[in-house]
Amino acid sequence: MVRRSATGRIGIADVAVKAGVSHATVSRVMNGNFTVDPEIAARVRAAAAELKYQPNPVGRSLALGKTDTIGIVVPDLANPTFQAILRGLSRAAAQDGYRVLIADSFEVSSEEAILAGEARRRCDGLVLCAPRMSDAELEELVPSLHPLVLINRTTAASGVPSLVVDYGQGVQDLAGHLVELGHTRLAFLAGPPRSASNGLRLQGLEAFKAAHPQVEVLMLEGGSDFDTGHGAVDAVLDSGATGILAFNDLVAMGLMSGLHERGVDVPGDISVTGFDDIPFARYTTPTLTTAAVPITELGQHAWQQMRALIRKEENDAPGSRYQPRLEIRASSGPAKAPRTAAHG
Amino acid sequence: MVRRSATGRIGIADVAVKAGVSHATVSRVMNGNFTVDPEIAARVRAAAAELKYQPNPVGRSLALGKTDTIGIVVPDLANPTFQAILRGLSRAAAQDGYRVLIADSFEVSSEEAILAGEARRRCDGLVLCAPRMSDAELEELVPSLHPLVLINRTTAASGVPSLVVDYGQGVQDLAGHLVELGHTRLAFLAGPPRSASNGLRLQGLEAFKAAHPQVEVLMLEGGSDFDTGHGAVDAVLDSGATGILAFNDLVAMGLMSGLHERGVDVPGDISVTGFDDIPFARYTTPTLTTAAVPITELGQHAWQQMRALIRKEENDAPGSRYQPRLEIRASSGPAKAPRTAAHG
DNA sequence: CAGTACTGAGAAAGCGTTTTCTCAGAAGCG
DNA sequence: CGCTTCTGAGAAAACGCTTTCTCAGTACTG
Repeated sequence: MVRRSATGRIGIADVAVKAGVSHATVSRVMNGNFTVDPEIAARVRAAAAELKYQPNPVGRSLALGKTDTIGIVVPDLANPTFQAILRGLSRAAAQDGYRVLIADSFEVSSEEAILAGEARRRCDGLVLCAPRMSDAELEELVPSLHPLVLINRTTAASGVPSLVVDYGQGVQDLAGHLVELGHTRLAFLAGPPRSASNGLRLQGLEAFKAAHPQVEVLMLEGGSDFDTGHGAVDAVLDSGATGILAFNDLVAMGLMSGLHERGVDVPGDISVTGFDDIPFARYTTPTLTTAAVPITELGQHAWQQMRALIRKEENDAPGSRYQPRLEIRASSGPAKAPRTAAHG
Repeated sequence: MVRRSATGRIGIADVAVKAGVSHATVSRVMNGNFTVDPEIAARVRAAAAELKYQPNPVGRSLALGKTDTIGIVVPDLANPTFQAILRGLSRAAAQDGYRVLIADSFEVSSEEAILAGEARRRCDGLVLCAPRMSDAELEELVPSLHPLVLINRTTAASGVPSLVVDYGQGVQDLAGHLVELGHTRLAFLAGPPRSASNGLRLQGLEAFKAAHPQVEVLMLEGGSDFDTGHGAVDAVLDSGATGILAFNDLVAMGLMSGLHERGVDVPGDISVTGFDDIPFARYTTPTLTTAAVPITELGQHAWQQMRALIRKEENDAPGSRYQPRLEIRASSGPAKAPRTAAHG
């Protein structure tokens, strides 16, 4: 006979009654505690199986003080980069029996602190992914979030691993590649102003300009999605630049699409580069020259750092820096004679 | 002075002590119960604020019997379709104060039941997205998962809303479009064998063949990602078909990329169609003719159904059927004179 | 054979909340 | 002024589990 507790689900008490033992013994058996007589253990297991008993995770969590869940806060779940991080994280965590709770801030930086706090309280740890909040806010928030792993952001607080991609180096590699192809007038289609990774790219470009005084590098406003790139066609053509560094692959794809509509040849007339090397970058026409970021791997590493934190292990490498790899494809080519500023 | 309980976090007891009242009163105040003297309530609130007290969600969950979390099981988090569903679901749920726990089965259908059960126990409800398991398994599992919302799968069990996209109709629309353009030899690049949505497409094609006896429709084996499409170039060329119905947009993109490498013109030589209308479909070269599925909306509806289930509301429309919308772009065009089977 | 050391299982105390139960004290009524 | 009826807050139970504490009963040891 199947008894049902108040919540309508089968609880440890039901199994205990059926097996004729105490809850404590059922718990011991379920947790592989070997101080139970094998015969009784078998009886308990049989009862549990017959009732299809599964321990209630909430009760367990309360008793054990852990939820076997980690949270991740991302600025925009529509962004392939964050999707890839989520995927890598989720996969790695799953292998250790952990689940992932997601929180999307929809690029509303004022929501981030609240979301992060809520998610953290429900979980054993939190991955904060490219937060858009200010440094000051971040520093204030960080202590309450431990165990915490930061992605593409750093903090002065100790014990917080930080995984950052060296966007500055990547953008310099891309710019260098274009210059080698003979381009002397470049334009950078910038990303979201609050994005720290955009800041890193800008720093990289400053360094690049200092090292290559003969090269012009123009700055154009932008964003992080297709439409940004597509909408920037006029600005790009007006700039007279022959080499365009798009904030990321999405922007580059939008731009290439817009250029195609205008009959501008890529890379014949203008070379375009992206950033990230999302899977689609191999399948655009022309295929996209970009800086490959080992992003799924980054998600996996985020979990490894998190696991070390949760287990309170010594962590030899608290955080790491990822070097993008230049991925030269067909969207970049030799520069034509310098263009003069004109409409296409 | 900040006291810390065993777990190191501030609990309701700390607030109670500081405010000089009982836990019960603190709880009442925190939950907006108005049977508390305003003056005492103010004192409690002040104490809570000063200690930065935030109720422990696990304790709350146990007492209230709800977690304010729903789970979603997807076959592959790398698939843009499932990402979009997740996004729509997460966004809609967040607006009602619910969070989403994700579980990725990595297309391992034997894992699905376990993942689903685990996720369900941790959450107030579960969204099962395009499960790959057999009908028999599904029917057996469903009762233990309630409240449950199914996506792209149906069940005989009652009380389980099911949101399905009419892939059969969509693929017929696409085929019809190609035939109107003069194509008489079509090929379908199939998806994963266990995918129910692939089955629906096949059914649709059978219906189409019956209605258009003069049109040849060949079946080619495939999958669901870029590489499938890219790897199918030979088979496609060998088939002699001039109109290719790819399983989805990803496959179509892979195929177009491969055709481009072979110097085959799309749509001049061969027309290609996708399915789903993922955001990238507007930005391929040529832009991709496809059947648009309102997928983010579907995720939102999934939440609405789930909410109704959780609140035990009357549900007028338990589940719904989504009609894809033909999205004609540049990858489909008039047929050339019928090709003979030959290598490109 | 008395005394000590184990073994194994039940009783009970948490874990952090919410909520029912209970009961002082105040207010209202005749 | 004595009685009942409220009001509001504390005590305690409940949620479902783990784990410590406790203590029979058995198995050793000298």
